[in-house]
Amino acid sequence: MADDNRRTVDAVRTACEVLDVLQRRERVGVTEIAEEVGLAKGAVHRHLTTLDEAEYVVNEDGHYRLSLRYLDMADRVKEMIGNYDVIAGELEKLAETTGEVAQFATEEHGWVTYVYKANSGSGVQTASSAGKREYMHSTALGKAMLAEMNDERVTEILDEHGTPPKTEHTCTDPSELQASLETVRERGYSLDNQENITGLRCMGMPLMNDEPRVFGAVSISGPVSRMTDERIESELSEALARSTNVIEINSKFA
Amino acid sequence: MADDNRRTVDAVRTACEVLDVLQRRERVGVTEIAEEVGLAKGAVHRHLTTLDEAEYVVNEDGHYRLSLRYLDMADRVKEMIGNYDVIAGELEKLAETTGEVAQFATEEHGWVTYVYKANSGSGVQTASSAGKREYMHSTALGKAMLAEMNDERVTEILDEHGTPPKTEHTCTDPSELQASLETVRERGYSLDNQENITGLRCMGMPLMNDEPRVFGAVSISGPVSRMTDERIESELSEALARSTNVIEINSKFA
DNA sequence: CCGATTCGTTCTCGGAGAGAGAACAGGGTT
DNA sequence: AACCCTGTTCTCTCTCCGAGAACGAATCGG
Repeated sequence: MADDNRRTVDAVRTACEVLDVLQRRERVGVTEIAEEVGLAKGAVHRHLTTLDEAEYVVNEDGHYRLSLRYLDMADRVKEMIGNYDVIAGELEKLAETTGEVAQFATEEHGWVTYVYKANSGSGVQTASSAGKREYMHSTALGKAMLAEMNDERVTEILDEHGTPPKTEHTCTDPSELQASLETVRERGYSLDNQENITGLRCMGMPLMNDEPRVFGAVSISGPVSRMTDERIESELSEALARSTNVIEINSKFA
Repeated sequence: MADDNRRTVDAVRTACEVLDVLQRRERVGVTEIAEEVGLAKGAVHRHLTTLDEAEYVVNEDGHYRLSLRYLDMADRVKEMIGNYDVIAGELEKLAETTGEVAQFATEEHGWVTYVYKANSGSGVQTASSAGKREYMHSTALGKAMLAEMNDERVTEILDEHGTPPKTEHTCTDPSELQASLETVRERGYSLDNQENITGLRCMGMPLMNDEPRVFGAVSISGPVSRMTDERIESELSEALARSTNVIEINSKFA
């Protein structure tokens, strides 16, 4: 805390921690928050009144909760993605033709950040995982993006968040992981063999803009039984390539 | 600014202003933000680095934007509403049977805050207005909720945000407005006769929990041509009453 | 190819304001 | 009625936030 507090605003940092608590627990009191962030009750109270006046939180007879303004903010964020509708449409098509789950994600702060999920069968987005974060080393989406980043950034990410074993198949060795990215580049897609969730096999492809820089990735995932090598190498890789291509062309990113 | 800066955290307030800018403009530079909030460039930079580390904003080669984390936060907020699915389902039904637009909103910080909008015809939520805010004095939803609040709170709200004329039909006189709320209470629903948007007529009903306290309102809106007095008094008020009833029963609010 | 401009980032320093902790106020409960 | 919880306010000291200037890296135009 003493190392780089001259480069950041301490009060803002704690305000963010307060918001973090409000995300986990809904309708929390001052005392509880104060305990959780390890601050004086009075100090937390000032933070909350400030956030209340700024309309980021709401005070309901003493207890606090996140404001509904975040619904609006989420819409703004979606608009920022630019070609959100193109991506959504393409993923739905992808999910329907393959009969598997198709997803789009971006890298943020060294995490795979899910943005859109299309389930086969229904056109509706079930159990919306938008905004959820996951490790990069254990997912096809993550490895697809890592493969297109420079080595420094890759190592930076890997040792910022570590490479914990999500399942018994997770590759936890950074250098081995690093090496496997070469294969991904040659082949054009990444694979996740039950490395993040047992029973789930997943393939991912990076999305590039004209810089060229990776701005996200698309994946197809399904149970190991259906995701055979043969199917991945022909049908699925072709479908995935076609979709990423459409998205890249319509991309106004950066 | 000097009056109550002892009750709020100044640094947090400015951080919120920075976030406000990021909502209006996407991908902004430090200098531009600094000008907009009227702060030194260096100071804004510190705020942004702090928000970046807290993962609330993202730094893309110098320029900043909101993080995708807000997508997740929006989901949390929806979960907090508790009976979101019940409300959504009921509104869709309401929209379908009446052929008009049905909406649900809550009061926050003295604003009508839209949460769910159901369009007739399609089951999809078009042009999602979730989280958007509107004046209370000029909308049926707002007046429905005001009618169930105590007088002090009503006057507080009315002179906090004022009662500007949104159209030529808007009632801009606080005491006149206050008086009209009595009619709303007797009748059971509020009316907006092109007071917020010209050509749009709207009726609203408050939602009460068992305290009893108002926790939101439901509205039906459509063009003046279709929203006749006769239809409002019979068909629509009945449909609305039935829907609010269902929502109130399934309400786990407070 | 190079000077000038403009950006983001870092530095330094003084004055303001954030946080610790105690005191206050109000509601429930025993 | 005395207690024990809340949330809220107060006071004071030492920290740390913000103004402003300086730095370094890009971009642009001649």
